[in-house]
Amino acid sequence: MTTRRERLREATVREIQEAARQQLRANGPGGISLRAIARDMGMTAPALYRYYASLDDLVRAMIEEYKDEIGVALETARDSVPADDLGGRLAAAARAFRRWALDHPPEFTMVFGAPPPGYEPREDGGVPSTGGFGGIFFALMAELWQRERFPVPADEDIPAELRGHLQHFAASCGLDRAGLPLGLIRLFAGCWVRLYGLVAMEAFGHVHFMLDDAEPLFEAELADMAASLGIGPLLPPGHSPSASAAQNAAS
Amino acid sequence: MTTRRERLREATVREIQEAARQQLRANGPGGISLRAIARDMGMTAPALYRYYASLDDLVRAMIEEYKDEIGVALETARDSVPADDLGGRLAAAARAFRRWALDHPPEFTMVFGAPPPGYEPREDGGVPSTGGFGGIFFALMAELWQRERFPVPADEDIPAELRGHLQHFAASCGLDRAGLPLGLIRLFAGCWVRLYGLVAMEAFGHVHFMLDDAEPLFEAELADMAASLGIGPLLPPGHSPSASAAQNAAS
DNA sequence: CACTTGAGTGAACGCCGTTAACGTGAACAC
DNA sequence: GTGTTCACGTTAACGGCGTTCACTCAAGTG
Repeated sequence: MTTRRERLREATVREIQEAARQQLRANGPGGISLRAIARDMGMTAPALYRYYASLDDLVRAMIEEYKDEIGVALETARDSVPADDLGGRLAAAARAFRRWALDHPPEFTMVFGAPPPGYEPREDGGVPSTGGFGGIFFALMAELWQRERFPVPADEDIPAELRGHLQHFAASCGLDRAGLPLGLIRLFAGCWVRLYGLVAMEAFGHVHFMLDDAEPLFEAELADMAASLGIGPLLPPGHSPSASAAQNAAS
Repeated sequence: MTTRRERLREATVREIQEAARQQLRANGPGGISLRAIARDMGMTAPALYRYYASLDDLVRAMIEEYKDEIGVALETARDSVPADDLGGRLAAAARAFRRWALDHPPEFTMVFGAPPPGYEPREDGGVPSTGGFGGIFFALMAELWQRERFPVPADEDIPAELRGHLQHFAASCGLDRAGLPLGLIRLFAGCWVRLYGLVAMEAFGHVHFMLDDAEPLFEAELADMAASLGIGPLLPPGHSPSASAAQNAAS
C-alpha cells in the first residue's frame, strides 16, 4: 500500500515535472533551471535535490517521461483504428508520431535529437527504450505480413554484411524463431529511418528550405511506404475511425 | 586591400572559433562558454564582445561555419569522382555526408539538430542555406536525369497538394523553366529525407537499439536509392577514384 | 605632433548548479 | 505519551556563467 508520505512525494515530483516542462516549452531544452523551477513552486533550489540528484538527472527523467508519452500516443492512435485494418493502424501510428512531434517540438528534440553528453537510455522497460516506438510499428508490420504475405526482399537480396547485423538484432529481440523473414526486418529498418527522417526534419525546421508545409510530402511518403507493404490507398488523415468508416460507407 | 588591423582581427576571430570548437568537442553544444574561451586564449571574457555581440551570436557563427565546411566536404568528395560517373559522384557525396557527421557529432548536431530558440538561417549565400547541401545532391540528380532519363513519377502520380508545393519550390529556385519534371523533384525530396534520416539517426545514436554498426544499412539504403535513380551497382566505399578504377580494370 | 579609435581590462550585477549545516514536524517504536 | 528518527525544507556560501560599464592603452590618422 501507499503511505501518505509517498503520495505527497509523488505529487511533488509531478509538480516539478510540470514546472520543468513549462520552462522547456518557454525556453527550449537548455533553458531548464532548477532555481526557476523552485521559484515557480514557491520553494528554494536545494530542496529539489531531495527528488533528483542533479539537473542532468531531472533532464534524464524528463526524457524518459516523454518517451512513455509518445509510446501511449502511438498506441492510442493505433487502437483507434479497427484491429483488422492493419494498414490503417500503421498509418494512424505514423501520423500520431508526426503530430506529437509537431505539437511538442522541444520534447521531441529531447527524445529524438542529440542526447546530452553522458546520457544512457534505460533498458528496464522490457522493450529496448528508443526502439520501443519502432517496436510498435514493427509489431504491426509483422502482423500484417503474417496475414497478407506481401513481398519482402529475399535473403539473397540483402547484402551479406547487413544480413548479419539484422540477424543479430532479430536474435536479441527473440525474433529468431518467429518465422519472420529477414527481408521484413530489412523493410522495417528502411521505413523507420524514413519516418524518422521525415518527422525530425520537419520538427527541427530543416524542411522549410523546400516546403513551407511538409504534410503533403509526409502523406506521399507514407503512401509510398504503405504501398511497399502491400497496403491499398490510405484514407486521408484527420478522420476519426468512425468518421472514416462512415465516409467509406457513403462513397 | 586588407589593413594590418583587419588581419589581426581576422586572426583573433579564427582563434576564437578554434577555442570554441575545442570546447564544443569536449563538452558538446551547450558546453560552450565565453569565459572559458577567453581563458584558453589568455584573455578576459568581455574582450570577446568586440568580436561577437553575444554568446548566441558566436554560436550562430559557428553553425554557419560548419555549414560551409560540410558544403566543401561534399563538393570535394563529389569532385574526387570523374565527372562522367554521376552515380559515383552522388554516392561519394552521400558517403561524405555520413562520414562528416560521424567524424563531427557535435558540429553535426548544431547544423542538423534542433536549432537554438531564436535561430534564423542566413539567406545570403545564394543557395538557400540548409538546403544548400540538398542542392548539391539535386544538381547531380538533375544532371543524371538529363543524361539518362531514368523514370520519375508522372505528374499525375504526385498527389495534387504535394504537386503544388513542389511547383512553388521549383519556382522559388528558378527551376521553373529548366525542363525538369516535377517527379524528379519529388524523387529528390524523398531521397534527401532518407539520407537525412539515416545520418541523423546514426549521429544521434538512435540506431543502436537495432544495429551497433549502421554502415551496412546505410550502404543498402544508398544502393536502393541509387537503383531508383537508374544507377547500376555501386562500388564499395573507401576507395579513392583511382583505386576503384584500378580495381575495376583488374576485375 | 595631437587626436581618434579599437582592443583589452577590472569590477560589478544577477543569474546558475551544487554543497553543507541547520531547523522542523510528522511518523514511528517503546 | 514520550523519545527518536528521518524526510523535507531552509539559509548561507562557493565558484562559474553572460553581460554591462567605465576605464586604460597602444596603434593608426591627420
